[in-house]
Amino acid sequence: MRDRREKLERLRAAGIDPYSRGFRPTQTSQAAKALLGESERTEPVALAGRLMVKRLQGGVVFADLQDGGGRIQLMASRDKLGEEEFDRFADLDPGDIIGVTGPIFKTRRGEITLEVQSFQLLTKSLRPLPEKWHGLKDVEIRYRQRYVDLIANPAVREVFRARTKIITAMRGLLDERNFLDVDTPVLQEVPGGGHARPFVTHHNSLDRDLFLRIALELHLKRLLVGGFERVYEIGRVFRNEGLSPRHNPEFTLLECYQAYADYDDVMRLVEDLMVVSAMAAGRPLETSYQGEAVNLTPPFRRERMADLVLEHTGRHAVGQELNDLFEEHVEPRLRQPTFVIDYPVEISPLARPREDDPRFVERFELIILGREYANAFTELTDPIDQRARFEAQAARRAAGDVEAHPMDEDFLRAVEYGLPPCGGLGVGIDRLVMLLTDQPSVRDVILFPVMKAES
RNA sequence: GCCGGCGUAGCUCAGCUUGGCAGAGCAACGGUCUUUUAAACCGAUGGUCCAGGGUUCAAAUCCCUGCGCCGGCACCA
Repeated sequence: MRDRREKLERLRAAGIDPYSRGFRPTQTSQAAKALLGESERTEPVALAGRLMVKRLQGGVVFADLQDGGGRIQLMASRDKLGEEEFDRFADLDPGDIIGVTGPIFKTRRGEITLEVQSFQLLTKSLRPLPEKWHGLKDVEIRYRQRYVDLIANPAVREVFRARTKIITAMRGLLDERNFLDVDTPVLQEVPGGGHARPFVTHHNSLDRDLFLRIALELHLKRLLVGGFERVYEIGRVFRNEGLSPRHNPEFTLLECYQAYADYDDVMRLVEDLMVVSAMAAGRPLETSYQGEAVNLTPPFRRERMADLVLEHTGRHAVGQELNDLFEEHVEPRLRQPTFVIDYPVEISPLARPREDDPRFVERFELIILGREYANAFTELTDPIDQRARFEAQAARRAAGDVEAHPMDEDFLRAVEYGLPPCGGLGVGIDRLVMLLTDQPSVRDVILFPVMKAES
């Protein structure tokens, strides 16, 4: 660093602006490489990017330029550039951002290369890059200083490109089916729609505590009351819980609600979403995650929770006990995509009861490799029942369950105006991206994961 | 929150078992080399061994405490 600071001052003294501007690349490195085709040499092109490695060979310097799309080799020779410019090029450091102009050709070894006719230092880098051969492995630096990770490990960029493609594909499918993409409040008076502890914050001029949302559900359903028949939101939610390879306190949730649909319709929607997501990520449906084979080809298996628990434990159970048995004995063993249907009403305060057996609700979760990827139900539309459910939750809260669903009078008022029959869905985007990009930790699919204060 | 592992140069890592001058490769620095590309050659550099305390003639190494990272448990998606 000290060396580079001195170099910076030398450059300034020589009249060179180490943070210059005005250079316009004419294309990306990828496009420039494609330009060559079968010809020997192209017209000069202008490229800009970060200098990665430098190989000096006497009167010739080879270097790799990395831009948003990839890398291309540069070659600068003393003969072509002249003594002064050549020395100045050779003096560049890995990490510097430069603009270069020159024709594309192929070296003796067959590497497509830009022959530097002129170049401009755009941004001087003061910090050394991680080593070129071993790269950057220290996960603490990779997560805390993602910018370095993205420079040093181009494969990481592909994970995040895939993430965006997956989200774009999901939006595309929902848009195509006339779902309206909406924004609902992040700061809420009543953090409902899920089973989790919220973050608390404070509004100064209102002098009132507010909560960061833990789910999107209650506001989206209010919009169905308002007459939007299909809505969705892909947004950040916040849950005040521990960290793990599968948990980040803020994560991205897709929720969508469709009037006049039920959970069978939603299962088909989930299958379609999985297919377009896998395609967007460039994964075949018969794929694998961390070495374990997974077949994402619909239709997915559908099983009642009570049947699965009976099959795996030999026990007939209902209510909380059924769910506990399911989570302990069944869920880890469900490896291929499975819709687990018909959850106990006690743990589903927002879902519609089955008409043939009101101890259960029309709810499903999609389980793959023992993990939950989607949670959905036919929504409860009866305001009297909804109030009773909230009151049951309030009783649990009074008994010490801090995650029990809070009473939400405004939501009840909305449902009293009339919520159309509907199906709703929630999908944890981060975990889906983990699956489809084969990443082991949620931190590998969140650009800036939550970390403790740097020591 | 609990349990376990880890923390050494800018990066990747040895050294710790069994205490005895702080090590290697790459990067950076000086020089050589005009088509190289898994790291050319020669030379000289480079350290709060995570932090603090303790044991000892002597601590990167042994002990204690704290911080951070990773994994597991708990909580949850």
